[in-house]
Formats: sequence, C-alpha cells, structure tokens
Amino acid sequence: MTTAGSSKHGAAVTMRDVAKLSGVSVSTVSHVVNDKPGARIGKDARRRVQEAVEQLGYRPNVLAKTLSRGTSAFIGLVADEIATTPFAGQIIHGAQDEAWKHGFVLLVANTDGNAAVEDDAIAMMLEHQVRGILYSSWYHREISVPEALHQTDTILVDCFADGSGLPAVVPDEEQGGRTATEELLAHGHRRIAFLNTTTPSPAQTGRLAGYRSALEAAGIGFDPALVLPVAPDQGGGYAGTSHVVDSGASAVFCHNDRVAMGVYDGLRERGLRIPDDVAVIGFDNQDVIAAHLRPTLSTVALPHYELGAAGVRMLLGVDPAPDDEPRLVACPPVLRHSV
Amino acid sequence: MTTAGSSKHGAAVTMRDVAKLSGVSVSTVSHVVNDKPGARIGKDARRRVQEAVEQLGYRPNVLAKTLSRGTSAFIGLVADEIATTPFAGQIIHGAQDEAWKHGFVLLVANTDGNAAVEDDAIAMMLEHQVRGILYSSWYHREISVPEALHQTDTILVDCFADGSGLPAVVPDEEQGGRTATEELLAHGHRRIAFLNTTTPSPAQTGRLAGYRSALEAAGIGFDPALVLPVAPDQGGGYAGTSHVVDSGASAVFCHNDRVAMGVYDGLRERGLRIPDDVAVIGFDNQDVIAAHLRPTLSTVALPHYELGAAGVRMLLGVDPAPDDEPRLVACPPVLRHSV
DNA sequence: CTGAAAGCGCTAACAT
DNA sequence: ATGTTAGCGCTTTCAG
Repeated sequence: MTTAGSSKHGAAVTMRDVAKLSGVSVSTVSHVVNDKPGARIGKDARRRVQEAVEQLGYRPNVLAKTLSRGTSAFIGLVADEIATTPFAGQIIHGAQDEAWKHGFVLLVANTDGNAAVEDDAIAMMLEHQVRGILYSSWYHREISVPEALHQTDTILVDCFADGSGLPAVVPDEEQGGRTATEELLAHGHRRIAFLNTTTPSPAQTGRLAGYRSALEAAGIGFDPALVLPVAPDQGGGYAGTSHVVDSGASAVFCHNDRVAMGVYDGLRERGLRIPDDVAVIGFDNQDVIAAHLRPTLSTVALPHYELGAAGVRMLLGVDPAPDDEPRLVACPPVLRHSV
Repeated sequence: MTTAGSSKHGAAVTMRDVAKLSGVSVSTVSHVVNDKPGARIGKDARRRVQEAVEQLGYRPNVLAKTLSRGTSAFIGLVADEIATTPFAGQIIHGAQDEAWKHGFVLLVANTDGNAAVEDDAIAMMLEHQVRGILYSSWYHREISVPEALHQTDTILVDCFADGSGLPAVVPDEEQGGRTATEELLAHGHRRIAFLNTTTPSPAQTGRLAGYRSALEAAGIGFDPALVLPVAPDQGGGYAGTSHVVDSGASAVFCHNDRVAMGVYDGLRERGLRIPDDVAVIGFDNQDVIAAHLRPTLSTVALPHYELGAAGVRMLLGVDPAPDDEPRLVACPPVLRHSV
C-alpha cells in the first residue's frame, strides 16, 4: 500500500527520507536500492529500506546520480527534418530503443535544417553532458559537419562526411538496387527499365550500380536506353511512363515509391495492368504509399530503424565502427503485389 | 581564439577552472555567466571571466544546475506510436519547439502502446525530475490513464480521459467536418455524400456532426442515404465509390485521405473526373497521400504540430487549461485541386 | 563589489 | 554489516 509520498510537487522524497524512516544511513539505502554487487547488507535492514522506499514512493534522482558519478546517461540525436518526415522518423525510434536497451535516454532535437538551431541543439546536448551525439539526416547524403560536433563523440546516421574522420552508418544503396532488380529478374523479366532520379545522390549512383550489377550477373547486357532519369516524385513517374512503355520493357524499377505511384497512374491511363502487362518495383517502402496502392507495391525498404539502432551501437562501442568507410546497412526487399 | 578546453572526454571544464584562471571566486563566475539581475560585478572581473570562459571553452553543466536549483528543465512526452506514425510525428515536433521556446528540453519515449514500456518510460521521466508529462496518442481517442501519471503534472494530447481530471488538448473534429463540408458547399454542391468510418471514435461522431451542421446551416436537409460508413482506408473508399456514384452526389466528403485515395481509384475506374464529375475532399492532410494524388487532394488538416505545442503551453501554465472540457484545436482546410 | 560556505541528492571510499 | 565523510558542479544566502 503506497502512501504516495512524492505526490505532485511536494518536495520529492530523497534518500535521506528513506534512511530516516528505515533507521539506517543513506549509504545503506544507496546500496540496497542499487543492489550493489559487494552489498553486505543485513537481511533485516534491507527489508526495512525496501519497505520505506515502497511506503514513501521514493524515486532516485537520476540527475544527482550522474552528477555524482560523473557519467551521464544521455545520448543526443540531432535531426534535420527527420521528425517532420514520415518514414525517416524510424531513425529516432530505432535509436531510442537501442539506447534504452543500454540504459541511456535519448535527447532529440529537430533543427529543420537550420544551422543556428543546430548549433543551439548541440550546445544544449553538450550542456547536458551527453555521452555522444548521433547526427542524422532524413535522407542519405553527404553533409558538412558542424564544428561543435567535434567536442564529443559523434556518429553520422544516414549521412556521411568524407575526410571528417567521423564514423557513419548509411543504407546500402547498391545492394538495394541489386535486390530490386533481382526480384524482377526472378519473375522472368529480361527487359527491365529503370526510372532513376535526376538528383545527384548516393541513391542515384548506388541504385544504378546495383541495377547494372544484377543485370550483368544475370547475363543481361546493360542497355542505356532503358534508363531514364526523372524527377523523383509522382510527376516524374507519370511522365516517365511513356518512355518505359515505348522501350518495350516488361518491368520497371522505380527510384522510389513516389515515382512508382506516378507510374501506376501512367500505366492505368494506358489501360495496362500491373503486374501482368508491366511489373513495377519501388524503393523506400513508404508505408502510406506502398501498402495502399492497388495493387500494393513491392519495394525495397530503407532500413531507418536499423540505422538509428546501429548508430547507437557504434557510439556506445558495442559495435565497433569500421575504419573510414561508412558502415552499410542492408535494404531488405518488401514483397507485395506489383511484381 | 578558443583553445578547445573541453575537448572530447578530458574531464570537462568546470566553473572552478574558470574561476581559477580569471582569479575570482566561483560565485562571481556564476554571477557573470548567468548574467544575474542584481549582479554587482566589476567591469574588469566580468571581462576576465568572459575571457576565461571563452578560452577554456567552458560550458555550464545543466545537470548540476538543476540539482542545485531543485527545478529541472525537462518535459516528458510519452507517445504510443507517434514516432512510428507518419504525420503524427508532428506532435513531437510542435512540443519540441514550444518546449525550447521556454527553455525546456523534451524527453521523448515511444512505447509502441505497450503498457509495461509505458510504465518504464514514465518512471524514467519521473526519475529525471521532469516538470511534467505530455501523454499522447497517435490518433484522437479516449484512453485510460496509467496510474503513475498522477505523480506529476500531466496533459493529455490528442486523447482524453473523461473523469480523470486531467487536462486534454484534442482536434476539433466537428469544426473540421463542418469546414470540409462548407468547402464543398462553397463550390456549389448541394448533394454531398459522406463516406464516414465504421470505427467508433471522436472522429466518427465529430465529423458527422460537422457535416450535418454545415448542411443545415446551408438550408439543406440531412439525407441519411448520403452517408455510408466504410472501412477507414483505401479499400473502404474504393468499395464505397459505387454508393457515392449511385446516390447521385456531385461531391463526397471522405472520412480521411486514405478513403479519398480509394475513391480516386473507384472514380477513375468509372471514367469519372475529379473534380468535374465528382468533387472530393479528404481529412487528415497526410502529406504523402494528399499532395501526391492526381489531382492533388483538398482536405482538412489534423493540427498535430499545434496539439504538441498547445500541450506544452498548458503544462507550463502559459495557456490556462479550460476546466474539465478538453481544449479544442482547430482543423484548418488545406485547399488543393480536388474540389 | 566579491568571496566563503552551505547545500541540492547521490555515490564511493574509508572507517568502524 | 553499516555509518561517516568528502565530494560531483552549481546556486545562493550572507559576510565582508
């Protein structure tokens, strides 16, 4: 029966209160509440302390604890627009879960890509004595590292900065492109179009490289005429449909799910059926799109959750960071009904 | 010229270091770094301290500060699946921004709706001496309040618990439904179908009430035959299209954007054009859907960002909470091209 | 104008 | 087996 000791704002119950009530010293209390290894505590004292804790509703003050131990349990996560972005929010989720698993709590800051806010955020984290910082982007790209980040351990997540010496963890775009293409190949397609993005990025080059390598591994020559760069959105996909159809391809690999969404529109307009007339596969696995298109869209997932989790692991040294090279996280296929 | 004092993990620079270097006492340092109101500090001493701060790269230790002042600057946000959910992540974003504005930092915990995790999360926050907790849901609904929440100030965000006595802030579903309907009315439609959800919820009843009230205000009788409850997703919208078409309606208000997405498919299949043959308006403003459909979807936005911000304001007492009744936040129309 | 000193809640030797 | 004591980094009276 808890007598709600620390209710609301009445000065919180401290260790001293517990000590007094149970008739022992604070250090004894400290030992029992922390279940210290070499804890030589009498059976009776221990019980009394536990009862007092229960009765007063005592909660340790983590802040005091970290002050005294000199080591905080915070991990900072600065995000440009992650929280703003649908699926990329999983980075936070993954980091959160992994951090907790190791007894750390996440301090998240959304900067909206604003450099000033970013500096404030980092300063704030440093003032909170974070164990380290995860600096992340909502899409895979090269970034330039804010000066302040060098004042603590930092890991780049879903972004990288060659030459900065900072460890990074990013999606394996090439393997993703290969996986998508292989999926199409596995369904017997030989003439596969690729609606790539017009935007220079690791995704652009990586996915293309994967597409080529899958083709080559299957003994199919790379035909430049089958690749068309389009705006990486619904409009681009819609516009690119004619090229795909004219090229005589029986399947198309779209740079992302939004492009695929546009292709759906284009194909439908021409009375072509998916996947019978043309099979389509996307990339990103944006749930709101992929799972709700008709037919549902087969695609390759960006491993956001895993990126966040891996970032934390690297920061904590659980997972040693590879030298120099960013660590690659696999992009798994998500099979639905468009192939 | 900063001589990077606190680089990496070398014992952080403390106030004492600054005091020593500038030849004053810690209390003086404290006064100048905090720019204390009644700060009678000599021009010279002040300068020396500032130089020392600069030179050593001193950063106050917030944890020590809160310990000493007894008042922490954390606000907890426990979310069921918000971070997991596309647009609802804006609740976090809004809360974050507003918290910062007042000098607080957010401690976010995703619980995935797991009660045990939830209890842990709340305990964690209490141990971090949070100023209060924002308990939020990823969609508007009634929840039952975890016991532990009563140990601190808490605000319910995008959810409510009648009789719990806890202040809540939720979207104004009825006004939203009215707004959507009015938009259709403004474009001359008189026969407006409503594809509502089959799921009992504040959204279901609220939006319906708004629909009716807009109709009545326009002198149009409510026709039950125009309202069809469907599964609140793409499939439901697709299936409901025939009812809409058969009813002879020239416009349809969809319970949410996913339903609208299905209606798009259904309409297209029948060769009907949007908005010429049938005008469509959604609800939720799920960006990935609404902004990328063709034509782009007019809809009503769920004010997630504002819910988060309002929650923080209520918690901090900036915005007094209305008694008993949840505070309603308006759902603004987002006009695009489907009406 | 500035400094000494007493805490904030907790941990960690060191005594007993 | 348990208590004492000295901090952790900072704020805040209260004296000089």
